[in-house]
Amino acid sequence: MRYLFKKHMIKDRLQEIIEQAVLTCRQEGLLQSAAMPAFAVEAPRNKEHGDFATNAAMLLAPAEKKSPRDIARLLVDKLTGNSTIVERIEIAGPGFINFYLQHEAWCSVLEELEQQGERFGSTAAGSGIKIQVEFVSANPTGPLHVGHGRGAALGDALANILAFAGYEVQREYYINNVGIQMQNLGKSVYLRYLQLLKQDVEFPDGLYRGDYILGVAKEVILKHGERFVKSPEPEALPFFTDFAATLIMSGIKDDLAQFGVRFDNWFSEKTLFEQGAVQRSIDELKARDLAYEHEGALWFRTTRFGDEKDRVMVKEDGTTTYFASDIAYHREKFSRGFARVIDIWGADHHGYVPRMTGVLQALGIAPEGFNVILVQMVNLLRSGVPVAMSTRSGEFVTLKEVMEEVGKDAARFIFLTRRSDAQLDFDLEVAKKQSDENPVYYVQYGHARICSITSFAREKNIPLPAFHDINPYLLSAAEEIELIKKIAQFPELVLGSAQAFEPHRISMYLMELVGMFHSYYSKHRVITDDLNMSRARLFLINGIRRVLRNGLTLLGVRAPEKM
RNA sequence: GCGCCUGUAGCUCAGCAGGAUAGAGCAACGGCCUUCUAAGCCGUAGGUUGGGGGUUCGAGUCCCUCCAGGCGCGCCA
Repeated sequence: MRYLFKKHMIKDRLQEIIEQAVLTCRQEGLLQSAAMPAFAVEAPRNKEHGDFATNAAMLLAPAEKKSPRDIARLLVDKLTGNSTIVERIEIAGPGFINFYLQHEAWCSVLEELEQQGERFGSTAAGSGIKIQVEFVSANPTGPLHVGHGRGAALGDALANILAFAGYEVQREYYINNVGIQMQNLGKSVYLRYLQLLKQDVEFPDGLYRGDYILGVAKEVILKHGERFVKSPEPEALPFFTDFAATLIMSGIKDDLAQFGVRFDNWFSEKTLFEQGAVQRSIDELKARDLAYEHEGALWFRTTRFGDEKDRVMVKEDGTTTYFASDIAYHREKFSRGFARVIDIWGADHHGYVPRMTGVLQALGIAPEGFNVILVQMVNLLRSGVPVAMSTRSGEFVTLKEVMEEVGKDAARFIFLTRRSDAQLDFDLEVAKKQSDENPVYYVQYGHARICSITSFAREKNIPLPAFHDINPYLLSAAEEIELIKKIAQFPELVLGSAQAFEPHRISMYLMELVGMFHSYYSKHRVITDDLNMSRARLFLINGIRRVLRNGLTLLGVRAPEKM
């Protein structure tokens, strides 16, 4: 268990040493200010600036009324000789303190990597914290499209990453199987059914016109024949609604499974009504004078909690709104004991955020516990020409079609290489045409390449060595040290990605790491006549492979052994 | 009109809760396979970070303002 934290050791130790130096200076009267500045210890972008750098002196400067460089000199005085891993310390630029580490400090990373294997990169940061990620949650009124795919990839990867960072994660899909849209769905299928059986009926506007509706209707005929032709409409509709929702939902589940997305819980909106949860929420709000009647409807005073206007929960006709269900649903979620609940929504729902945070405030839930990630639109293009998408008109490209056309891995990687709050252009032709140079293949190729070298070595009677079988000091080429440093960054990268809810950091990192590997590969031969060197390098590149594989797994992308 | 998101190389995007000389990949140009995978590597070129103010030792990053694009502002879901 202890080694779980060991990987942060270098950075954490520097942090401690610096704090200690500040305290010592203070005791000796060299520094006056009382507060410890929130200084950073980070790997500088430019490697000439050392392995780690801190801005501590610059942050102390204003309070001390001294120049940052003068303060840096004071600190460095107390820092030197205080650590075995530091080779030298320099003051640079406006007052940065740069640390240059001994080669030895990095070798321990390779040992940890071996010990942790597929757990390398994980931390215990979220240990004991229950967190829920609710995503996709598309209405079962039609198949998933690319926009849902983006949310699916994001939610799935985020859940993986959070779990890797130690959180106890539940993945949930909320099924909106109640309401007028469901009735429209049933009616759409019913009318198509009648049309297929040569009945002369109108198909009014506002219903679902997609081809998949026809497919559902055919399925009804297949399973139940013509028996509904003669039933009166009000009797037939509930059956059609239910049948369609079930069939479409199972299609959604299939698509998600094919996309590599898994859920722990499928939460049905209907159960909120069956168990009276919606009514209970409404009653509670009424009792607390947070609800009032106006023009025949029942309103929630969301304006009390920062919303721009109050919102209707029960309509004039007596039916409840989607919002009413959501109140009950989120109340229910938090009652399950999650410290944090993350909702991933399409950005077109952003107007909904203030009223939901208002609801949670009204329910006495701390706002930090509720996080909405808004996923911006996907502009689907084909050779630069927008592809129209609308569920009702039936003109859209489904997630399934995209997967079949460009592949699961490429699609996921494209979604996960961008921040979620920026719109995304997804050009089908580009994603396909560039398949040879697509970043996902660049990363996967690196992984396959390492596998190939490893099996080549095995043929030469050099099995994959263990850490204690190699001499890590042989890995002293500049590229090798850079690679080891890059590997060492992985755990904190995962943690940062988890805490910022930003899976794309993983993709970016993997591209950088694999780029360094490809470059290394063409400069240095791994398997040579020098057995010890071959072993050391073989160990190193397999460490890279391990990180690539762990990272790709978090993203839900395959790490192939051959390409 | 109000609100949210975005604006970085010709194109698609990064830039790690302000840090040092803004980076990749495509596209362009020039090189590299008789030895471990050329889906690769090396090099060249490409930028007033949408414009303008401000905050400070320091701004692509924070604040204000203007411009442009997207989305949202129903007793819809």
